[in-house]
Amino acid sequence: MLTLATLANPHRLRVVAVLAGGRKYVSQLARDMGISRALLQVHLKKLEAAGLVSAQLEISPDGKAMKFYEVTRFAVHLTPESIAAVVPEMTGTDTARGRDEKGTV
Amino acid sequence: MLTLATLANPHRLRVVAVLAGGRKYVSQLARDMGISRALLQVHLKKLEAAGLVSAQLEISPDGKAMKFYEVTRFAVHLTPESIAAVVPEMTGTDTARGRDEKGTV
DNA sequence: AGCACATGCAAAGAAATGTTAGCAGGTGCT
DNA sequence: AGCACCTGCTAACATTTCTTTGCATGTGCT
Repeated sequence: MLTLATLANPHRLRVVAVLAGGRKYVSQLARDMGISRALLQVHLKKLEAAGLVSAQLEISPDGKAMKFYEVTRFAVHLTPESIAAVVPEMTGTDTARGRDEKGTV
Repeated sequence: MLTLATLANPHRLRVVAVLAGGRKYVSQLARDMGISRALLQVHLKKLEAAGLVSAQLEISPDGKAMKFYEVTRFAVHLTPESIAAVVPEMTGTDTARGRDEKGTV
């Protein structure tokens, strides 16, 4: 769910696409994509929560704090069977709402 | 987008999982899943629009009209690369909003 | 001090999605 | 006729998701 819901958004899909070409810090990425930094930040947070990207905070030579993001090497295979295999597991107790099947489905 | 957004929903994921076990008609499926027929119908429509399921309207021996649904044999592979390959294509003109990358990404 | 650049967060409004309730139609059986 | 099934639709409401706006922090340079 988490992985799918996260990728089911044009902005986030683009972020992944751009980061696939190399790491970038958020302000830079925002300019490249032509969207506001605030908006990008929200999406980056979701991508990170889903484990699709990761970040490192670095200090540039001139002292600026810059947060670099890069894509995770994920691979999700979606087929009726793979879904059928995972869905039953997210039925009960605490697994019903808000789950992450990343790497499985 | 369409495929991902469609699968990014617990109900629809369950529908796919259940139908992976064989075709079913909607009232039956609704009972099996424990959700209202109206709700199921909406989700089935989206799944069908995304090409993930297909339907056949059949008349039972006793004259009842029954709509059977079955899953499509789809296979979507999600990786940073596959996404990077498709995203650029949905940038311009009419492709920006509401696209379907099924079978590609 | 004032400007340019970097990050981070949250409230509020806008838009998209999901869900329910209620209606319509049809067949066959008692 | 009345009941038990089947399908299909839509208007209204509820909820979630997205986006903007505005403010906070910090650094270095002129």
